[in-house]
Amino acid sequence: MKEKKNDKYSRILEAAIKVFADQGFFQSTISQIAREAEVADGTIYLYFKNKDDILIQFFRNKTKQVFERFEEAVEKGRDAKEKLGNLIRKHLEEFQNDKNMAVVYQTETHQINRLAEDQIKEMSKMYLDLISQIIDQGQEEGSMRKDLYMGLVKRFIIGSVDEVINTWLHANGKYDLVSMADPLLDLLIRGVGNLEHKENESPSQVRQKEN
Amino acid sequence: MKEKKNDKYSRILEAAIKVFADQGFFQSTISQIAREAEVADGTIYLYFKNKDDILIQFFRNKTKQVFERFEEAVEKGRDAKEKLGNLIRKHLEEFQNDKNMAVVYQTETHQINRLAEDQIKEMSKMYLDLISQIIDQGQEEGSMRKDLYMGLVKRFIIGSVDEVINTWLHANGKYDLVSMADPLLDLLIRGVGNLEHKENESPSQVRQKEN
DNA sequence: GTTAAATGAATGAACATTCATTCATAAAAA
DNA sequence: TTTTTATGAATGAATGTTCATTCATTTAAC
Repeated sequence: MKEKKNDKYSRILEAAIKVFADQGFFQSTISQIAREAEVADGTIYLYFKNKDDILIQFFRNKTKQVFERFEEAVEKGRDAKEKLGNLIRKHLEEFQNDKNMAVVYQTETHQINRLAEDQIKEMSKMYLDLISQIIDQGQEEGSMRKDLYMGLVKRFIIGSVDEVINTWLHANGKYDLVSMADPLLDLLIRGVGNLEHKENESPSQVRQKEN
Repeated sequence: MKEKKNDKYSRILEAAIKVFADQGFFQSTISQIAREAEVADGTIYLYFKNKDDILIQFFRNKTKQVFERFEEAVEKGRDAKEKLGNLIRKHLEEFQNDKNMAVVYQTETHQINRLAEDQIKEMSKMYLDLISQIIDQGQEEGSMRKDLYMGLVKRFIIGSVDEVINTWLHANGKYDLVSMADPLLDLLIRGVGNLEHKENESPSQVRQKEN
């Protein structure tokens, strides 16, 4: 009984996510979702208050679960670098394994007036706290710079992970997303700069090239 | 005569951007835009084919102009680091100076089925090419690492700039966005890692903590 | 047989777009 | 110069369509 009820709830939610991913939330209709879930239009209102509520439930249940798995992944790392790597790898993994979720997540979180504002804020805080912890540990270990502005570091990390996912989505998921994890981690840790380079050598070197 | 015509076109476009920024594209109505622009509903159709066309014109005219100014800013830098700094600073500057544009831009570019797909792709390419050039120059100068995967470096840079802007927008533009440019540039060049740190010291340090 | 779940046609509100009409200005005629 | 005619920008009420949501009825479960 409860099983079956839950089954229909999930079926509708999954169908909605697929339709939202394909068409965008506002262009999706209840009829389309009902057809995709193979239920009648009215049935949807037995499980969800209204259309907005479907999106809110998506963030409250589905996405939040995914984010909780990020915590587990981080815990398995020993030093800060390993933890950051685990976080990024898990993030890419989960999003690669559920492309519809990834599309809806990326789209809706980048809106300004977000329907699921509270849920999104909560998840965002979860993620930001994970990063804080990791950076703190890295600084204690000595593996990470002490002169970091934490607020910015968080954006720096989230932003680049997000963009890697977006690019993959816009390429229709045609390559392996998870393989980006290690090169990205390397960039985050070491940056694009060359250590051996001394600031004031460059202008003359450039001039040499012109000869 | 032509002045006046152009004036009304701009007035409608600006009004639309404001309404889109406040409510999102699909929740905005022609009537709201007309009211904001102080014209009749029908007048809008003398200047734009339909609602979608307003968004397309926004990207075709307004946003594209902004991106062209990025090129000028980059040219003014001498070495690669200066150029990357100029790009980021200009980007933050322009978006800070036109918050409505920033909101619409950030929102629409993160959609999957984008109404202004062609325009967005064109701008994206412009930006990516700028970054390529800068990195190439940095590698020639010796100021940037040679072992960089260019496709990823682009995401790394765009993504973190984007996220810094998004965070600022979600904080209602309550602080100075441009002041983020230099710290962000530093992170992109040097990363979060500590140079002095030797990889294999850390595990024992961590274990010590457990005692 | 009673209760709960599911259905899908019906409802009505919202909204993009159209178009007949107005009106200020410009060109032509006097 | 004054009067008449033509133009086309601007208007906003009317239209037609698209949905979200409801609810009377049917079907299934126990």
